[in-house]
Amino acid sequence: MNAMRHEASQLVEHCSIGEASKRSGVSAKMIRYYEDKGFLKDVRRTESNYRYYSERDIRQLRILKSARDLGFSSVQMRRLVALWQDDGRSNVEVKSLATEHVKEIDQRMNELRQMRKALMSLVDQCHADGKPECPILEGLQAS
Amino acid sequence: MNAMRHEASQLVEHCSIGEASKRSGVSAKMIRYYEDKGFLKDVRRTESNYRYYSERDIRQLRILKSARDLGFSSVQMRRLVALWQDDGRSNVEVKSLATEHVKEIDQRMNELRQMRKALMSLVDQCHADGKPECPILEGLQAS
DNA sequence: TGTTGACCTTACCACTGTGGTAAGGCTCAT
DNA sequence: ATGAGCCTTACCACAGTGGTAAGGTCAACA
Repeated sequence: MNAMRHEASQLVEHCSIGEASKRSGVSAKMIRYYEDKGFLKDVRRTESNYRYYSERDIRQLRILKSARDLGFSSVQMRRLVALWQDDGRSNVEVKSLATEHVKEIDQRMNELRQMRKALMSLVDQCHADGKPECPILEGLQAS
Repeated sequence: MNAMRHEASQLVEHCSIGEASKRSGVSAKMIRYYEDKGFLKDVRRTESNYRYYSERDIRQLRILKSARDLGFSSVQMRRLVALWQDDGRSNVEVKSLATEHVKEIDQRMNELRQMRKALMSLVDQCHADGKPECPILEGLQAS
């Protein structure tokens, strides 16, 4: 797409929201959402009010996409982007942010394990003999 | 609470939403929400428009609470409640519903395992030596 | 040059599940 | 009769995503 060609030459490497969406894997809808929520700041506009994105913006969108795919929370995503933007960052901070999220994943997995265990213990009690009596339903009623 | 005492004698065993909340562990807010969404049908009202709940209602609320705590989806909760209400149900159906949910839990755990693995592989590449260079941020940018 | 289609813009609505608030009504005990 | 503590409805908010509608812009083609 030759979008933005009509703009001044310094915009040559910039692209429209549709292009940015294709290249980052983030839907145009979500790109606007991220902007609205402050994940993407100072998004520039053409004279005709179209958003346009630099290569760096694309990279930031890709980070947001990967982070979301990896289950980072929005708060963590903000911190992650802030670190990415900070040339003076320490990789220690990045690593600790990531490690923190690993712990959350572990916690969530433990919760799921607990659920599974409780559920299986009910399932195991059910004879599944076609009768209406059901220890699963009984168990769920227990206060 | 002596709520409902002013009502006809057949209401003696019924309680107000606040009582129902305490006895089921579901907040009054969520009890109204469940009603609104059709999980609880035909909720009765006193002359003065207060909701009131039977013992059976309380049991249903407890099922909803347990099911939610065990991670059942709203669709599954509807099915579960329908089975509970159906005196002619087969425990085979209940068990298969529960087993289905166990599979979903397993699937979710696998997703989390994948996330964890991908994240850890980035974490392991980071030296955390205090420099700005960071394989984690690099990795997140990869398309 | 004019039209057309693809793209962009904003501003809405929806969902789920949960919390909160405000304004007002009811009940009960004092 | 008054106040406390319930109850009622009707809103607002969040995250994250999808959708729609009405309208502006742009590129390409005839």
